[in-house]
Amino acid sequence: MTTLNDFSEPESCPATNLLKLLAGKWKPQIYRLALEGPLRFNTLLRQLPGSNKQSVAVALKELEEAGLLQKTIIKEKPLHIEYNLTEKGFMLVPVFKQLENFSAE
Amino acid sequence: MTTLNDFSEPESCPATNLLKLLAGKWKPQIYRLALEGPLRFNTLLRQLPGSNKQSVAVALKELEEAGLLQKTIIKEKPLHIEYNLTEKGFMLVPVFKQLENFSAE
DNA sequence: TCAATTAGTCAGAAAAACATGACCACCCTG
DNA sequence: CAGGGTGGTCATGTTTTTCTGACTAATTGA
Repeated sequence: MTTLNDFSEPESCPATNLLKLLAGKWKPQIYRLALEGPLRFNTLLRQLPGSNKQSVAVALKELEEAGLLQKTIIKEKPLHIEYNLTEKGFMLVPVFKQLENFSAE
Repeated sequence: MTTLNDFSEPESCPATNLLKLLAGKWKPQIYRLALEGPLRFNTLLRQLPGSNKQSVAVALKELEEAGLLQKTIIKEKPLHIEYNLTEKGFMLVPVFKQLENFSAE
């Protein structure tokens, strides 16, 4: 079957909601980097050339609020903060694979 | 395997490009309607309450340029234009299914 | 104690996306 | 030939997103 569900009302379309969440300028890259291991704020800034504190901070907060990232305070030598992908975050992997496969033809 | 490919340069990430393409305010709905059959400009406007000519025209043009929609002049009774999903366009179906499945839990 | 690194916040400016209303050209019907 | 329907464009304005630079506050090392 090639049909999708019917979502007449604009806001009841789940695909739209997820697209909104992921469509920020830096969020896909942040997600991708998160797949490789824990993120740290300043490191992330350096890994995203052209980005800025403000935007990255907002992106992290929104990804956290969406339950894709978890913020943890690491009480070690240079006391810092880590952002890790949650279980829900890892569930996005197949979605990304699909996104990649599509445009890669 | 849970790993994704490496896309160090921001612009070489296909997922990002596709997200950009689909993330417009009206594009997901337009895509969804296109799944149900050929689109016509004025009809589409009426089907998308709150939209406007300008935005819909831009969305159609971008989806066409991306190769998801094909514009055809129908030389019949009330000479008009149709937008149809291309083969590439239909290939997006599984992506949308994934997007929906994810946010639906 | 001074300076650097940690992870941010805030106000304001710039840029991008989206909306509004006027206008246009073609076709068709009466 | 007037009026409505076709499918738009264009200039402008508003709204949303993103960026910039200044600032903060706690921790750490010299």
